[in-house]
Parts: sequence; C-alpha cells; structure tokens
Amino acid sequence: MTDDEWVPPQVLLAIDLVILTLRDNQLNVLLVQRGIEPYRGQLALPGGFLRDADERILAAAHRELFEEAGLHGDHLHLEQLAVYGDPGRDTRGRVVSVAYLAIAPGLPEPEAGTDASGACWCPVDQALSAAAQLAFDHRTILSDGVERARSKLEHTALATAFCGPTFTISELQQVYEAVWGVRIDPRNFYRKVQRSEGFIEPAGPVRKSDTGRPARLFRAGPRQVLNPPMTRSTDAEGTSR
Amino acid sequence: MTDDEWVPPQVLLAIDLVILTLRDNQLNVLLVQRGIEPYRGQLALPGGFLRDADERILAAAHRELFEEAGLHGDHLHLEQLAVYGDPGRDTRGRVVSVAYLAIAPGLPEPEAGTDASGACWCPVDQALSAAAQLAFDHRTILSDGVERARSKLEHTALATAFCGPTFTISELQQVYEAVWGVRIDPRNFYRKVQRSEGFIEPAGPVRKSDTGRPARLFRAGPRQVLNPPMTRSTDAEGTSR
DNA sequence: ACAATAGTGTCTGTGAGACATTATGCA
DNA sequence: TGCATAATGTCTCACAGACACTATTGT
Repeated sequence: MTDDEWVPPQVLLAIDLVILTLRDNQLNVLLVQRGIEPYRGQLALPGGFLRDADERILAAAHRELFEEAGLHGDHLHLEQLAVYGDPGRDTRGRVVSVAYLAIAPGLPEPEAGTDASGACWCPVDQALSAAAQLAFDHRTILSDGVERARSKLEHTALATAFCGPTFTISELQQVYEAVWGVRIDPRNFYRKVQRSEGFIEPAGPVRKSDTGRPARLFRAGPRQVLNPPMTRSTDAEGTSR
Repeated sequence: MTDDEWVPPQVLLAIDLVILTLRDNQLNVLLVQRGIEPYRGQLALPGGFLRDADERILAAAHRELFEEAGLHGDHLHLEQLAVYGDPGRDTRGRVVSVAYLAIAPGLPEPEAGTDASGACWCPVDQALSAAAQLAFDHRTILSDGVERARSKLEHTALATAFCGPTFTISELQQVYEAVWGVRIDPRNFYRKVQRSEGFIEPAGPVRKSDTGRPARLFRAGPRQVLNPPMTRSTDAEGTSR
C-alpha cells in the first residue's frame, strides 16, 4: 500500500498489575517503589516487560504477580483490564502495556526483597489522590481497575475473590461496603445473597468472633454471573448535561 | 535481574476491528477477504499494523476503520475490546493485536477498492458458525465483541449508536431484538425507554411509514449509563454445576 | 441481665411483564 | 370501513429498601 520496503514498527510489550485486596475494611492496592529510571523512587504499579518472545501475556502477568508480590495463581482472580500504549508514556521507547486486574483475599505485608525495591499496600483513596504522583499513566490504570472491580461486583461473584476459602455473610458484606464505599443494611443483604442461586453455599458450622453470636460459614458457589445482580444505588451517574 | 545484557523482546502491534451494524434487522459484521499470506483468501476482521512508532493505537483504529470500511469518526462508537497476543497466532512473528469494537448505524454495501480486496457485511450468526473459518483467532475476537455489545446494550445507551441521528422507538426496539435475539413487548418497551431519564429525547415531529400510524422521532439523550438498566431476561447463565 | 452480632418476618413502593384499549394514519 | 402501527392504561407479581423482632453467643 505504501512503500515496498515498509515494515511495521516494533514495540516493547509490558504488563502492569492492579492488585486489589481488603485490609482493615479498606480497599488497598499493591504499589512498588521504582528502583530504576524513569520515575526512579516514585510509586508505581507492579509490572515489567515480557520476558521473551515466546511468553504468553497472561503467563507474564502471573510471573510478575509472583515475582513482585509473592502471590501465585491459586485462589486468585486475574483478568485483562485494558491496553495503554500512547507514544511518550515511557521514555525508553514505544512501550505498550497490558494491564491486568488481580483480586486477592486479605493479606499481610507483602514479601519484600524479591524484585521490587519495596512493595507496600496502599489505600486506593490515597493512591488516587493528587498528592500520590504515581509513575507513568498508572493513576489512570488504577482508576480504571477500581472502576472495573466496582462494576463487576454488581453482576458477578467477584466479591468472593476478596475473601478466603470460607467466609461469613457479614464479611462478604464488608467487601461490598469497602469497594463501593457505601453502607448496606445487613438484614436485606443477608436475604439477597442467600436467595441468589449459586452465589454462596454453606460450608462448615460457624465462626466464633470475640463478641456476639457466631456466624455460619459459606464458600463461593458455582455461579459466576449473578441473577439478579447486586444493584448498587447508582444515583449520580451519566452526563449531567 | 537476569543477564546484564538482557533486553526485552519486541513485538509487532496490530489492530483488529469488530464493526457491527444492523442490516435488514440482523446483526452484521464487516469482514474482508485477505489478499496476502497468511490465511490468503480467507475471511477475516478488518485490521492492520501500526503505521509508525508515533501513531496512537486509537488513531490507528480510526485509520483502519476508514481505510478498510470507508467510515470516519462522526456518529460512530469506538471502544477498546481486548488484547490478543498468544505466540503462534500469526506466522509472521510475535504479533499482539488490540481489538476495537465499533458500532455503526445501518449502512449500505461498503466502499470496495481501498485496501481490502473485497469487504462485505456478514450476519454474525453465519460468521460465528463453524463453517465460516475466520482467519487467525478472529472467531474468538468476534465472539467477544458481540458479547460485549450485548452486555453494553443493557446498561448503556449504546443502542442509539446503531441508529441514525433520529429514530423512532420501534426502530430502537429492533436494535435490542436483533442484538439480543429476543422478542420484546412493544408497549412495555415504549414505557421503559420513555421513563429512562436522559436516554432519548424528542426530535422533530413524526416519521411516516408505508403503513400504520406515523411515529414520533427521537434522538439520543445526554446520558450514557442507563438507570434503571434494560434487563434482558437472562434465564440461562452461569455455571450449570 | 446486658451487650453485640446473627438471622427472620413484615410492610410498602416501584418496576417488569402480560395484555386491553384508544389514537392516527392510509387504502 | 378496514387494516396496521403508535401510544396509553391497567393489573399482577417479584423484588428492593426500611425496620421490628427473635436467636445465640460472651461477659
């Protein structure tokens, strides 16, 4: 079409991870402090380049997930989020990054000393505030990831991925409250998740807590898409004209 | 981390387009017949490589949209779908493709003679049937694109993108019926879209048709996300255990 | 007994779906 | 007048949200 000698340009392929978890009833994201240029010393999402030309992209995401956070595949939700590839987003050349969204159950401090020179959980509110100054376009990526998680909570069973293998209903409720940033009536929530066919199923007897009546335990059910969905009261959306 | 001499591998970046429209009350997709290897002569989604290292990915999508289908940006919905980059999906090397979903109002036969040696609209049912044999992993991409369109119809105003600048309510209904493959009660549909704040707004007087009472015309409203959503009766989903 | 959380029951408003009815054009 | 489609009204059932109430633990 153009020159006979024209060949398409090549690009560097990177993976970025938005790893969300719940800590202390707050939605947290895993951030690392960059050890190399560009943006040396600044906070960034964990990630890296494709290792070699034969590595699958999803495999690279899993590899980075392990290298930078010490997490491996089991009990972990991992899904493609979007591609970010604007020219100039990385000074090292044309870098196209595939972002993945990972949801992990509540975890203690991350394993340090692997790849990243310092990884830490950070509340997303804080990471998204103007003061945080994430590297590259990672603020956009994080924002997209959080919005995706919020949305998927509505009509999929994603919420169970934030919990351990078994959980109580009020623990599940805390997931919704933390991710959506709203308060939910426990009685209505209880009925709703119970009725939602295949969402959760009974597991073991009860979990005793320090105070109050012990709660029954549940595990994630077989159904991934919820019917009916968990409508969050979306009272301020759309274009305000 | 590994060798001092290690450099990340480079890949070729491609764009693939899932261009959907409505023709004769059927959901159609634009396909081209490949003029070059690999998969020469087979049907494929329109697409191509990044032109140069400075081109934005979205710009490349718009460029291909024009080159291969003669469509340009106005009155056109275009959104990122996903990335497909498995090794071996293209024999020319490691090709990572960013798929875009485009929705166009009903259109006549596409402009031939630009880039693709023959482009044509094809009913999606037919394109997805086993007999079609699309090139590369384009069957998967098309399938993902259609599912995305179906899903977005529920809680966004995407349906209006299938229509012209003005449309009647029954035309809008035909969009839903065609994309979802269901029948909808016209009276209930009428009330529902009317009540949905900001979805559609009156435009001009009426459109006369060959038969029956003329219908009022509407245009797309300012609101993109619908509240309440247009629930399609999702009676068979999730994992059947 | 009391505090605290788990779990159940009841009421009310709203919307979805089924379907009758009226309105407005043309042959 | 008859036909076809547009537009509106009515009914019923199911569910969301509000909230009173009972149950079961520890102190």
